[in-house]
Parts: sequence; C-alpha cells; structure tokens
Amino acid sequence: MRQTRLHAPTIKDDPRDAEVVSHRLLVRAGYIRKLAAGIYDFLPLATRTIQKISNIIRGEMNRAGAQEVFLPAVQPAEIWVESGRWAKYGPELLRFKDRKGAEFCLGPTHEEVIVDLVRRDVRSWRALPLNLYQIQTKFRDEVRPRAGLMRGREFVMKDAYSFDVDEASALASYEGMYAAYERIFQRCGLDFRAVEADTGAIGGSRSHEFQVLALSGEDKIVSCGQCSYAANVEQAELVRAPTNTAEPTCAAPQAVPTPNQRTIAEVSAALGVPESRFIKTLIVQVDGALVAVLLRGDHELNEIKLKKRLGANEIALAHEGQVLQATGAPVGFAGPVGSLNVSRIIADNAVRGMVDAVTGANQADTHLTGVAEGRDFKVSEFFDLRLAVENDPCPRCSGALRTFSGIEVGHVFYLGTKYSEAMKATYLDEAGHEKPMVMGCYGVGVTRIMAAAIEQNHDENGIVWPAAIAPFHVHVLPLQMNVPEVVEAAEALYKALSDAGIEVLLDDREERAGSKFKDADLYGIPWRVAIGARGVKEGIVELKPRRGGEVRNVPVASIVDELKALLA
RNA sequence: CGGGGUGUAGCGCAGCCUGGUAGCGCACCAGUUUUGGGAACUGGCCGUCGGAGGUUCAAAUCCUCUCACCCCGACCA
Repeated sequence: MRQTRLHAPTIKDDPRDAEVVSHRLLVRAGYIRKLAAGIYDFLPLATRTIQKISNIIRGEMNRAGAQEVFLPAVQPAEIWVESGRWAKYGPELLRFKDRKGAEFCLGPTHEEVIVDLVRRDVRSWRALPLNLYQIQTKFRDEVRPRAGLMRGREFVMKDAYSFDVDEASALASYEGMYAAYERIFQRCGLDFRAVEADTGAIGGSRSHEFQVLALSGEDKIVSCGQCSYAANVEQAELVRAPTNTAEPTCAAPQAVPTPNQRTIAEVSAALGVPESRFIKTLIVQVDGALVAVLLRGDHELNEIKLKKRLGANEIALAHEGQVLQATGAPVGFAGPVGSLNVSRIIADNAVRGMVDAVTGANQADTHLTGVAEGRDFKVSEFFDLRLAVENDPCPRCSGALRTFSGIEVGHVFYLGTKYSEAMKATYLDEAGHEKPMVMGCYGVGVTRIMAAAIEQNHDENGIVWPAAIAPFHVHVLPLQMNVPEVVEAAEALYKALSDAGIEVLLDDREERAGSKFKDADLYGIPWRVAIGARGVKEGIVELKPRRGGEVRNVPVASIVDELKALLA
C-alpha cells in the first residue's frame, strides 16, 4: 500500500473528548473517527487490524469445531417475547417499529436468533453437539458509553453458541471454547487472565471472563499469588476470617458528637480510630423493602452477592428520604444500635464478633463508640457480602489475593437449558425421549480487543502493535524524496517485500523525514525500514523494531531475507 | 438518571466577566528557500460563534429554553 493513497489522517493535537490512551491514539493515528456517542467509523488501518483479529478468531473457532454463520442484526420482537427478554432487557435494547408497526430490535446478542434457527432443523441427538458462531456488529444502547472503543454502543463481537445433548457434553463444549479463547488471546499478543465470573442476567451456572490486564480497565479482578485461582471481585469467594473473641473494653456504647462528619473517613480522622473498627450501615432497597446491611468500615458492599444471597430481583441504595425514614437521621449517621425502621438487619461475616466499634447513632451529628456486636445489637443473618480486597486469603489455598484492573475481552457461559426450555429447542434422544438441548454461549469483543491491545502496547509516541494484529508488517520510509537513488531503492524494496507476501506500507509522500518518523510511530507498524541518502550510497538501509529496539544497519541485498526471517 | 464540565474554521484553542467590524496555532491551497525526529517565509481558502427565543440602537458576549458531547457516579452477557 502506498501511503499517498492511504486514508489515515494523523492529528498532532490530542482530541479534546478522548481521555484514555487507546481512544486518543486511535483518533490521532487516523484509525477511527466518532460519528456519535459510542459510535465510530473504522478507517482503513483499523479495518485491517479488525480483519487480523477476526481471522485469528476464525482460525481458532474453526479448529475447535465451530462453524461460522451470519445472522441478522435486525430481530423481530416475537422471539424476544418468547425468551422473556423483551420485557426484561430494559432500555439497553434498541427497539423500533417497521412501517407496518411491527416491533423489532437491533441485536445486542443473538441467543434468541440462534435458538430459533437451531430448533427448526435440529431434531435428533445425532446432530449434536453443534457449535455456531458469527462475527458481527452488535448494538447496545449503553446509558453511558465511554472511553472510545472500550465501551461503545455499536461494536463488533464474535459470538458463539453450543448445543449439546446433556450437561457433561455441554461442559466439554465449554472447556473446548475456554481453550480456544486462551489461544485466541495469546495469538493476539495480549497479557490476560481467565477469571471466574458472575453469570449475570444471562443466567447459567458457570462462567469465566478473559481479562486483559491494564490499569485503565473498568473491571477489578483478584488473583492468588500462589495458586491459579483468579476471579472478578464481584464473584470472588471470601473465606470467613476467624471470629473475634476479644472482650469489649467498655460496658456500654458512648455517644460522641461528630458534627457534619458523615463519611467513615471523616469520623475516623476526627476520632483517631482506624476505619476497620467502624461498622458501616447501609440502608438498601431490596425489592421495595428496606434492609440494613452492615459491613466493616474498610470494606465495600458487593451488590451482586447481596442480590444473590437475598434472592432479590432489584436492589438499590436507599434515597435520602428513605434513610431518614429508616434511621430518623440524615444520611451519614445510620447505625444498628437501637431501633431501626427496616425489615431486617443483615451483616457481612467480618462484622461478627466486632467489639469497641464505632457506628452511627441514628441521630444527626452523633456517632457511638464502644459498640459490640451481639451485646448492643442483633443481626438476623451473616453472609459473605463484600468485595474482595488486596491481601484477602485465597479461597483455594493458603495464599493471599492480589488485585488487578482488567478489560473484559471475552466471556464464556455455561447456559444449561434456560433458553432451550423457554423457546422449546428440543431433540429426541436415542430412547426416543424429547429433551431440551443444553447450551453454552461465548463472546469475544473484537473491536474492544483492538483498544485493549493499545492500552497494553503503546509508548509516548504512539501505538506499538503486537505483530499478529498490526495493520501492516513493515513500514518503508524513503527519507529524501528528491534523491532518485533513495526513491528507487524504496520502490525496489516495496516491490520485493510485496512479492514475498509481506504486508508493506510505503511512505511515498513528499514529506520531510521528521514527519515520516512521527507518523510511523503513531501508526505502530512493527518493523520500520528507513532509507536515507547516505546509507543508500553504501548499500545500507536502517531496520528498527517499533517496540524498544535499536536501529540496525542492514545491507540492501539482505533486507528482504532478514524481514522474512523476522516475520516467519 | 444524579453531579461536574464543554460547544467559536477540518483539529486544538483565545475572545464572553465589562455587548460595538470574529481571532490565534495547526492542517489545507499556491510560491520560494529548505530537507534524518512534526521546517521557514510570503500570499490564500475555510465561520449561519451548537440550536431556538428574548433583552438591546447593537449579542459569540446578557437572560430563558433546548440539543449534542465529555468526565465521575448509578447502570451493564
């Protein structure tokens, strides 16, 4: 490809609306442009990288026995009504009507479509297992799209769906996809971790996320320093610490004035008591009722665990008015001692046996010290309700958990029969009995991989692509376009590399060397060959890896073989 | 949806407080000189100042409403 013909306009200034690195660099390097919030144009370089990623995914999916299909993005409401998700999915599902008034949506995912497809024609155990996948544009009307491609409303996703005769076979399919995913992300050159995850609204019982480790990641994950245990903090099981058996040092709680000190941090600083000695009291709406949830002051509520433990459909922190109603005090002074107007009081395991603790007094500008669990208040039930934190004990071994930020680029779910039962996707087994198919579903965020790869691979000058997903292999820069020998050498090298099947971008623009170097760094192509007037007279060109390495002089005669070897 | 912020040339911004001929840098076009890490000079092109309404002799500037976008939170296969 000649750069004079390439549409990849670079920008010197950072775009104002881009904060995260991948967004900034993709815009500056001319890979993407924004059309609307969370909706982007993919320019030629981005399209090439997306193709590379897609082809890696195809290779691994095909190798794992899955077959590629291409399903409609526009989906009729009927099948969503059938699965129950037309009502449940909420405003994230972009719905619209056709000219006759019939209801449709733009597919955020394709369980309904695939189940509808498979149930029509698959009637026998002989046709199973079956695994179908596609690479396609998805649309989710996110409340708040952000961070460029990391959380867009329209994005490219690979989604796969497996159908099996029974649970054992379905779990084998799941393991097959898990293994394929590990290969996919390895081949994309990503530093990632597979972690145990919550199954969320999609249901099912077994789930892993593939998280690319990056400080800018939205997800928090924990991983054991000693064994292979890793999980999303939402999911991480916490072993119960030994219950405190120390005796309280004071006979009864003492009220202390804490004017306008509403947060644990403020009161902790004012009283000189560490946050871990506080009992945090959250008033939570659980399906309409108010519940008091107690946590140790330095811990955070895991809403997913709370929802699960209580079997609730909807939970949310109470509003100011509800807090006043429950505690008789403004927000910031709630505590479990005395009368709380809530349906019940539950607590995290870590609150059990706390003594000499600090809590709100259910009275404005007042806290209580010297509070003891059991003596001064009663909890109806203890659960594991908090988010895991650094140094929590590993639930599998004696190690300690460490925390990381991650970007979710893949997710595998064991679905069971949730959709096949709702939509009657059944088969006849060998004995002639009708049974629901057992399903799994598996997603990879293709465009998100592109962003995640940049989050992990960049420097102050631009993108540093992992070779496997770079838009080109080699970038050839003739440094003086007015020196015929330089242009001739560059043209010859361009032809020789192209003939050798190497993807090469030739910077044939009438630009000064400095501009060419700057743009080359922004683009992030793995190998750069600079051809200068001095070197060419001696039969020398300069080879430089985009990642780190030094410039190396290579004889013109051997540069093609050299690059062939490097790219093999 | 709650909180905060921004909309002025293709991009990044100043001007707004204190109303009076719409500016700067980059990019783009032409020319000259340059030519190994975003060249210099000269000339040139590009604006319904996000939109609507109002106040005023006069509005980018003041007032009201509205739309879009960004950040934090809530939300989220």
